[in-house]
Amino acid sequence: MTRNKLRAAAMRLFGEKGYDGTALSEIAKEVGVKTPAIYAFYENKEDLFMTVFREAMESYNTYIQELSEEQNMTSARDSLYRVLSRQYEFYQKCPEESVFVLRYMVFPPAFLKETIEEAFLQSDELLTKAIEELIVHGMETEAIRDQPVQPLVDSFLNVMDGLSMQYFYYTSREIYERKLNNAFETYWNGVRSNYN
Amino acid sequence: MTRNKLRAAAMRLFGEKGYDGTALSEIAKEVGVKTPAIYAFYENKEDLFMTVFREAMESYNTYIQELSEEQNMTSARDSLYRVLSRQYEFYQKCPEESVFVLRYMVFPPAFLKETIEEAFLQSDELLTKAIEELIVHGMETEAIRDQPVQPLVDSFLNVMDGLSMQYFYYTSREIYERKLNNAFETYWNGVRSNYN
Amino acid sequence: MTRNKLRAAAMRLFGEKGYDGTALSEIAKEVGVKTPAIYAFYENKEDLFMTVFREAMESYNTYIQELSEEQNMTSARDSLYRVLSRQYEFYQKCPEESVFVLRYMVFPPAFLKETIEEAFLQSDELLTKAIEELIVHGMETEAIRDQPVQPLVDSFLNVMDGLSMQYFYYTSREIYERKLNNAFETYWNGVRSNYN
Amino acid sequence: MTRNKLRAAAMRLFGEKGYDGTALSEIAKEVGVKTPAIYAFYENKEDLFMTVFREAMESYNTYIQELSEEQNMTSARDSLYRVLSRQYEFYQKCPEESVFVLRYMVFPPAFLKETIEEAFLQSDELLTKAIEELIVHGMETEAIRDQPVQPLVDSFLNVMDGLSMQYFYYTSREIYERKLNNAFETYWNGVRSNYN
DNA sequence: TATGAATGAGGATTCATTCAT
DNA sequence: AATGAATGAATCCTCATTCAT
Repeated sequence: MTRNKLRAAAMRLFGEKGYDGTALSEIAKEVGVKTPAIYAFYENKEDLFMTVFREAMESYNTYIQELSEEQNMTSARDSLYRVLSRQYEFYQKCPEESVFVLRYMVFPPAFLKETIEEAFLQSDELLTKAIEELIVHGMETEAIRDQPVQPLVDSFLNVMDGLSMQYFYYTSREIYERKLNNAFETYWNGVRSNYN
Repeated sequence: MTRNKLRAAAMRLFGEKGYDGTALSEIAKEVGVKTPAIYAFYENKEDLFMTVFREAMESYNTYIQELSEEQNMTSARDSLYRVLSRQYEFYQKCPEESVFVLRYMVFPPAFLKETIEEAFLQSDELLTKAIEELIVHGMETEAIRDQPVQPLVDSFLNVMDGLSMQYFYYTSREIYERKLNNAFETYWNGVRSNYN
Repeated sequence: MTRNKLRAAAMRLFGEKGYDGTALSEIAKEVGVKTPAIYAFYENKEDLFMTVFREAMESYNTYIQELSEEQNMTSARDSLYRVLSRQYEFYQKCPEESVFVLRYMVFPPAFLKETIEEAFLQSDELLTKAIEELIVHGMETEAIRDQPVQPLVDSFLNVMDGLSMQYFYYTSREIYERKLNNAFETYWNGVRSNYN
Repeated sequence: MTRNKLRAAAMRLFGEKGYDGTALSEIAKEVGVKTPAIYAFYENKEDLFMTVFREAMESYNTYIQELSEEQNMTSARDSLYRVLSRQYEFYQKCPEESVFVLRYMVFPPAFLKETIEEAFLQSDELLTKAIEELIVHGMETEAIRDQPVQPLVDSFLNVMDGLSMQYFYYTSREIYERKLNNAFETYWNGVRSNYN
C-alpha cells in the first residue's frame, strides 16, 4: 500500500519538479510517512526513480501496443486520427505518467541517459511499426496516394511529437483540440489520394 | 569578461543538467574561478539564471523576428521551408541557447512559471504572426490553396514543435534532416494549391 | 540455535570491524535472519556485545586457568614454553575470540572501559600467578637461576604480550613461529641457571 | 590554523574512539567550528583520516630513523636500552600519535587495510635494520655473545611490541617503568657475552 | 574583482529500536 | 521466534550564501 502510494507521489513530483528538484522528504510527506520509511521499499532515490520510470514507460508502451491491435476494420483516416486522439486520451487519463515520460525522454538525468536512450529507441520502433502498418493499409485501400511509405511515417510521427509538446504548454483544452484537428487535417490533405 | 564566461557556462550547464541539478560551484569551476566570484556579478543563483534566461529568450526571439524581415521576395514554399531550416540553423549554431529555451519553456522551475508563461505567449504570438504573413502571402500568390488561414498556421507550428523535440532526441544529423524534409513535404502537399 | 549463531556472528564481526563499525543488520544477515529478530534474544546492541564479551573473556580465562593445572610434572623450561604455545594454539583454534579479546582489551568502547579494566586486571592477576608458580618451580628445581621472581614474571608477560600483537600483524605462520621460538630462547637464556 | 587544529583533534578522537566511533561533528566541536567547515580543508572523513594517518606514521618513522643516527659512540647495552626508552619517550611526548599508530596498525578500518599493511612493513623494515646494526655493533665490541643475529633482533622487537601493548593498559607510570627495565634486563642477560 | 573561511539549511542515507502481527 | 513497517536520531556531505580581506 505505502509502496504504491510512494510510487504515485514520486511519479507526480519527479514529473513536476524534476529529479534534483524533488526531495525524498516531499515524497514521504505527500504519503504521510517519514523519509526513512522510503528505504523499506526502495533501495535509494535512484531506485525509486527507476521503478517509477519503468512503470511510466510500460504504461506508455502498452498504450502504443494497443494501437496496432484495434486498427483493423476502420478506414485509414479514422485509424490515424485515432492514434492522435488516443495519445491525447493518454495524456488526459494519465497526466502524471505523461509528464514524466515526456520530461525524462527529452531531459534524462545524467545517470539515466543510456537506459533512456535504449528505452526510447525501443518505444520509437514500436510506434513506427504501428504507424507504418496503418499507412500501408491506407494505401492498399487506396485512401492514401501510392508513394514511398517512410516519408509519410516520418511526418506523422512529427505531428505526434508536435502535439506532445503542445499539450504541455497550451493548457487550454479547446485550443489543444483545435490544434490537434488542424494538424491532422493538413497531414491528411497531404497524404490522401484524390479519390475521396 | 568573467561575467560573460559565467553566463555562457551557466547557459550550458543549466540547459544540460537543469536548475536544481547545477551547482554554482560547477559553473564557477568551468570558468576557472571560485564560487563566491559569481556574487560579484550576479545577486544570487536565481539572478544568474534569470539573466541567462532573458538572454536565451532574446536570442530566440531575434531569430524569429528576422523571419518576417526576409520573407519578401521568395516564393511561399521557399520561405516556409526557410523557417524550418532557420530553426535548424539556430539549433546548430546556438545549441546551448536552444536546449535552454526548450527545457525551460516546457519545464520551468517553480519560481519562473509565470514569467516564462508570459515570455512564451509573447514569443508564440510573434511567431504565429510571422507564419501567418507567409501563408497569407502564399495565398495571394496562389501558391497555397485558398482556405481559412488559422488551420494552416496551427499545423505549421505543429510541424515546428515536432521538429524541436526531435532535434533533441534524434542525435543523427542525417536522420534529422530527412525528418525535416519529409515533414515539410507532407505539410506542403497538404496546403498547396493544385496549380503547381 | 539462532541465539548462538548470533553470538558467533557478533563475535566475528565486532572483532573484525569494531563495535561502531558493525551494524546489527550485518550480524543478522550473516545468520540469515532479519534485524529485529536479534531483539528476541538480546535486549539491545550493548547487551549482545556484553554477552559476547563475557563469553570471550571466559574462553580466554579458561585457557589461562588450565595452565596452572597441567604444569606439574614437566620441566620449567618446557612448561614455560608450553604457555607460549598454548597461547598460540588458542589464537589458532579460536581466532574470533582472540581478536575480540585483544581488540577490546586495548581499545574498549567508552561504555565498557571500567568493566573491561576490571576484567583485565582479574585476568592479568590469574596469569601472573600461574607464571609465577612456574618460575618458582623452575628455581626450586634449579633450572632457573636463583634471583628475585617478579622481574622474571614481568619479562615473561612482556614476551607474551609482544607475541600477542605480533600474531595479528605477521600473518605468516612460519614467521610467527620463528619469532615465538626466538623470543622464548632469548628469554630462557636470560633466566636459566648455568647448570644446563 | 583551523586546518591544523582539525588535524590535532582528529588525531586525538580517532585514536581514542576509533574511526566509526568518531563523528565529524565532534571533531569540529572540539575546534570550535561547525561541521561543514571541515570540508574547506579535507575532502571528506576518509581524507581527514588519511592525512592524520600519514602524519602519525611520519612522526613515528622519524623517531625510528633517529635511532640509527645516534647509536655510534655508546655501548651496545646502552644503545639498545636507549631504543626502549626512546619509544617510551615517544609515547609520553606524543600520546595521541602513539595511540593512533598502535590502534590502526593492529585494527585498520577496512578501507585502509592495504595501505596500512604497506606502511607497516616499511616501518618494520626500518626498525629491524636499525636494531640489527646495534646488535652487530654489540657483537663486534664483544658486548654481545657471538651468535646468529636474527634471533636477537626478533626477540628485541618482541620486547618492544610487548612494551607497546603494555603502555596502553598499564596506566601507572611506575609499573610501566619497572616492566620496561625488567624486560630489558632479562633480554640483555639472554644475549650478552659473559665477559662483562 | 576575487578569494578563503565559515555557516545554516537541507538532503540522502544508516541505524538502533519499537510494535503490531 | 520472527518479520514488515515505521521512526527518531544521527551521520556524512553539499550547497547557496556571507564576510573579511
